[in-house]
Amino acid sequence: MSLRNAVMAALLDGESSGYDLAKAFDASVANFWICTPQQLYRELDRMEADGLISARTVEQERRPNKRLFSLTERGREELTGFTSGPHKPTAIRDELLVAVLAADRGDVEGVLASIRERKQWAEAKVARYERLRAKLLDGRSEEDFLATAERVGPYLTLLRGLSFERDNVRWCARSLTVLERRGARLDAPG
Amino acid sequence: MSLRNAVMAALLDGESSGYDLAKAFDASVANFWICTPQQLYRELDRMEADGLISARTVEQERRPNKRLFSLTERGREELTGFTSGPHKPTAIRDELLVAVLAADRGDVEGVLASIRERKQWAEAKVARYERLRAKLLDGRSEEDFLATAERVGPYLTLLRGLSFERDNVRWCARSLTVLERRGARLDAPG
DNA sequence: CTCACATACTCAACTTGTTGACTAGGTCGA
DNA sequence: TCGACCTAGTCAACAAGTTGAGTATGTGAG
Repeated sequence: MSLRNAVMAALLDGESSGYDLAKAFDASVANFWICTPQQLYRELDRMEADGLISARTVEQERRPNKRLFSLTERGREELTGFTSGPHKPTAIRDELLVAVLAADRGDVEGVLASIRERKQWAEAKVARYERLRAKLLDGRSEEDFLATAERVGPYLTLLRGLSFERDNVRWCARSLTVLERRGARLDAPG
Repeated sequence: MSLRNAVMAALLDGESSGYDLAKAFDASVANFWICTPQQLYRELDRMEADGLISARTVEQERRPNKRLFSLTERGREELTGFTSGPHKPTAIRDELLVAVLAADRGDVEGVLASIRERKQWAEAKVARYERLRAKLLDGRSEEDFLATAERVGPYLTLLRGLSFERDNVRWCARSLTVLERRGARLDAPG
């Protein structure tokens, strides 16, 4: 049920269409919760049926109509209830790690290529999160921001996404070193 | 389909029963892929039907019979094919982060309690991974291990799990500081 | 003038993952 | 000898997540 809660958390910033939510998810919530647009639309329908959000249709010229969703009082209550916990711990669930686990008995070169690709991807993510962070801080020091901002939740979750990707970069680099050195030794043993 | 591949990777160590796999998953693969026993048994049945693994039933006295699964040649090929990639990147998917995102408009005390609990949980995980690491190294230095071990995949994935949980601990500590300080200020503003 | 891309969705089918209950004997401590 | 936990699973139902296609219009680049 956490997609529901993630959507409600995203709607704390104000009303939004499904389409915009999908993009917003991509830009901020995606640090820690990803979903496809289809999943979103389906969930939004259910949430409306459950009275957690309400929709108003906005007619547009030269564009398809859109439905703007906003949190209802019930939605706010549900969300507060959710924040009270408890929350199950999670683990990383990553195909690449499965591949690395099996690398010694698989296609080592292929795994190396995948790690290199992932490293680049993670570096791009880090850069992106850094930009988002700068945007949130908006010139203020972190200390200043934390003291004055209305909400710190989005900042804290951004930090988690940031350090996760930094960690990915470090681990990729380390694994590359280990697997490359090993490959070299296996090619020319002794 | 990654559960399949995770199972095959686990079977690289030799044949195992569903029950033992469930425990092994809990002990090592769980760093990066979790699943319930039910999911495992279902997947094992399908994999057998698909010819990726073969089973032999072992009759036991004083214990229920068990079925030992081992990789077939086809399974090995599939796994090697999988290691060649590509592998989709993942994001953290964590309820606690959803709660932190909404913390400012929710039950801050509840969120703080959840973070404290998570921190302890992550610290326990770190301790456990450290023990697993010491066991893998078995007295050797890391350098020595990486040079001589038959497989390094399990070690590299363990490192990833370890640094993930360390990162969790750090982030929890940081978030607690921020949210507690903030709570104190809101209680006694000015 | 065409082609790709953006807006703003809907529908359907499928695969994965979760939850809870059930079977049935064995072991171990208080 | 009672209750809790271990071994080694099975079955069913449901919730969540993925994939691919389809609809309809508008804008901007080459």
